[in-house]
Amino acid sequence: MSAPSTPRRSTKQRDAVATELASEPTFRSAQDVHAALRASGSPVGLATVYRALQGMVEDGAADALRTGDGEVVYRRCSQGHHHHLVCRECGRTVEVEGPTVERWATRVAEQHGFHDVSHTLEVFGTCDRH
Amino acid sequence: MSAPSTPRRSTKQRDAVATELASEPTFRSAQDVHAALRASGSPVGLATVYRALQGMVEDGAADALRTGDGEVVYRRCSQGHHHHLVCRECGRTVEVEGPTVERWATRVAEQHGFHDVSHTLEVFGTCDRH
DNA sequence: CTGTATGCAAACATTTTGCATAAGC
DNA sequence: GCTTATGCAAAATGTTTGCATACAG
Repeated sequence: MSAPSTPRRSTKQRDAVATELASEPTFRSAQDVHAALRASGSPVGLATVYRALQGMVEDGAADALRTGDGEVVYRRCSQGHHHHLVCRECGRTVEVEGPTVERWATRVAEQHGFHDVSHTLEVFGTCDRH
Repeated sequence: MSAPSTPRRSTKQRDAVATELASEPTFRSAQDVHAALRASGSPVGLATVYRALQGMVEDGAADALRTGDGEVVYRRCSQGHHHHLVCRECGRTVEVEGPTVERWATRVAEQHGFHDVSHTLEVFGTCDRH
């Protein structure tokens, strides 16, 4: 179910995207990553950046989430289930775990007769540099 | 800060949108609401539906959230802070409160030096009719 | 060599906006 | 009557796709 059905092929562009994404600990849009790559002399196509990022998400190498404006932003991510604490000023992101929340979500859902429970949770705030 | 800077004017179209939204306890896209209104004989413009729904969100009369495909879906909502338990089969929605989660989010955020904390949380599952 | 990956531009879907007209108060 | 709301169509936005070519294995 989570095995890459398409065995990725390693290319200059994919590496560039992966490296660029790893270089910043914040969530960034595909367009941002594309611009950064261009700026640093890698003439990668925008569509390629989108495809590379989607591939990374499928492989669990990156996390995607949608901003309030409907942009999808990506971040290199550790494996496993976790949530994000994102600074709304600078975009700095901290990965957090919430066993409490996991349990709460499951329990509440089951009380209402729901099964196969999953959830999305993002915490926003202003970090201490602001 | 949350006072409507633009004092809404009551019109046939806004009422129609509000009524239509209230008629179903599930999240629906602006396009769905628009189609439903057309079907029931209210020739409302799509842009008007968007504007009406946005107004309702501003006034706290509706809740908006983004689907996985990047569509914004709306639902008539009770006031106050709460979360949603959404059936991924039929879209049925239950409003839930989570004091536990609120506390957890605030605490974790503060531990990392964040303030002015807010969060988004949606729980998905399959309800007992499926 | 065979088959993915890339790049470009065109296609797409959703949402927003400009402007003339209609309607609320 | 003054001002906000509506409707239409056009523009904007962010993302995806078709197809010919380049490159990895």
